[in-house]
Amino acid sequence: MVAAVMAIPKNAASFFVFHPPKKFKGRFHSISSSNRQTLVKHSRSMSEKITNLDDALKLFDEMTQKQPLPSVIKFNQLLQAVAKMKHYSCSVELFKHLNILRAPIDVYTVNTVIKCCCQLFGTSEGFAVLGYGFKCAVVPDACTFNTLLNGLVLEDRILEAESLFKKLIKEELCEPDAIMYTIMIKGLCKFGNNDTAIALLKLMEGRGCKPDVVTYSIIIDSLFKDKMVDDALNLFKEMVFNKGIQPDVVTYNSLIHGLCNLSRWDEASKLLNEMEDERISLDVHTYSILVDALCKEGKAEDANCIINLMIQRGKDPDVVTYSSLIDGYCLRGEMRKAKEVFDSMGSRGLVPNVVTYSSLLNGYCKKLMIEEAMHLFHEITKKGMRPNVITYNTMLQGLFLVGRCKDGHEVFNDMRAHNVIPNEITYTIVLEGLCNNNQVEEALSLFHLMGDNKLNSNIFVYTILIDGASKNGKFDIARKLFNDLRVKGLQPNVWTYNVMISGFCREGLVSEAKELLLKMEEMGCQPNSVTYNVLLQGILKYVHHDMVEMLLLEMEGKGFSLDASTVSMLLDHIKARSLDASLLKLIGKLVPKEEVDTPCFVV
DNA sequence: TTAGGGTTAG
Repeated sequence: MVAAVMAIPKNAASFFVFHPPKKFKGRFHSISSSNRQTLVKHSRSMSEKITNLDDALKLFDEMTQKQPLPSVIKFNQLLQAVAKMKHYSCSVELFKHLNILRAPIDVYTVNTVIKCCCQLFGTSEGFAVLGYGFKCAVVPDACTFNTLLNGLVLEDRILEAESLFKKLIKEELCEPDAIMYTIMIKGLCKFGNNDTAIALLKLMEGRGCKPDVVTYSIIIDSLFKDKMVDDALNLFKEMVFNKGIQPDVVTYNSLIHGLCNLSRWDEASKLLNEMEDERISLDVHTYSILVDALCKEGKAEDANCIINLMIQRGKDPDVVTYSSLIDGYCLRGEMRKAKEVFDSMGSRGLVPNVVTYSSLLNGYCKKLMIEEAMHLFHEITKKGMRPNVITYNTMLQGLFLVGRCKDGHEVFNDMRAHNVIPNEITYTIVLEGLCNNNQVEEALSLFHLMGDNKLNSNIFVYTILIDGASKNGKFDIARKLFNDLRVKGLQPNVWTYNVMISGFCREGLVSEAKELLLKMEEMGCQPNSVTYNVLLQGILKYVHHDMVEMLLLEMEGKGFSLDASTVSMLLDHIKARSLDASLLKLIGKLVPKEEVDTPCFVV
């Protein structure tokens, strides 16, 4: 009956053909007898003892040669050890080999292999393994279904997860437990359905399944990520004070991360103290979160101190920790230090990944060190990694920034040749790059080539083109694009209006610019400081001095401030007596005051 | 004597 529920993919049969991975070749029988004894002796705590793939493969080789074969438990432990090292596909291949040998398998074997398939984003193959299990009389249990459900959620196949979940309950194929509810809650949160997730939390309690710290942490984290901070903190309180569930390091990490993202340093610090009081020690994630927060605030040196501290405390920083630090130094333009950190990773046994490379690449690009950037970019492929869309976007931005449009085109083509799909950011970078390098025609033709897709109805893309056209003396095109928005049903945002107002001013059409300010308010789009600064600069340039005081007063009323170049223009006009010095007092009020609030963690 | 759910970086 259960078999009927599962859709076994058509390629299930071919899935069970054994293809030895390259690593296996010539290694199946190369174990020495002394090694063999050591490995067998320690095989009881296999996942602890086996720390590298070679040992695992050697042991597997040895085990499969025994007569009779070792117990299914021993094989399960080995598969599990390989999976723990994240060599998921290897674990799957070992499973296939076991089946060729007709070695016995049980539900633990099946569950481990399904988990590996799911981790490889191959949940459909996971279902095929389930089907194969049926053939071998292996009856799935709650763990099997939970693993598959989790795989579906991992692949964003939320509707399939939902229907499987409902089917399991309706047809009483498996009693849902707290973990199953938790997986479904995670799926709901992933798709922004926090309310439904909370409803399911209540429902599971009603059905006698007690949510635990994991269930709560998932929702708390999701609320934070959706900026529903008060809800997140309230749920945290409910968990601790009403339900008596103690938060653990993961819960704290989510809270601290969320608060840091919102610059609520005091509260984050308070939580760190709370952890100390509760004797919950910080883990690598916690330190990485702090390192990242400090780096984003420009405090890379403090972040470096945190890393030294964690090392002192016996916690090894990982690739994520160092990538954040590299990013931090890049943000400060301290490329020598960023490169030093990058180079030091090897000595700590860490291999920079594509994110690490992209961070450093971004630093070089922002500093216009384009030769270094290009070199690093090519190194990624040489090291056997594949640049992803973010890597390409970073490189493209760098090339256009220094005006190397031809190289930009090449990288853009290379990207598509390597099947990396450009996203909206890519197109934004390329279009903006072309516009900034006086290639508005090319930008417009690329825009038309893009056809009728999401980009064509993207207000950011339109705004870039409007700005590009207007800055390149093609204001008629800018105007046309702006008018197209209404036809397309696109809502201009404050940036779009600012670009148009700036365009009108550039053309000396100050009254039209002023009219557009009124129009945007009418349309429900509130102007910001930039709007007023742009308009003021236009007015000052074309000597419509009668409007200046009125605009400044409006700005004061709205709590906006003047930017440096507008202030300087105003002062020039006052100096030249084309504006009245009595305005100085008002201008003084509109100069922004520096407000600095930075994190300081005592850990 | 083995299997299932949560947190970090570009």
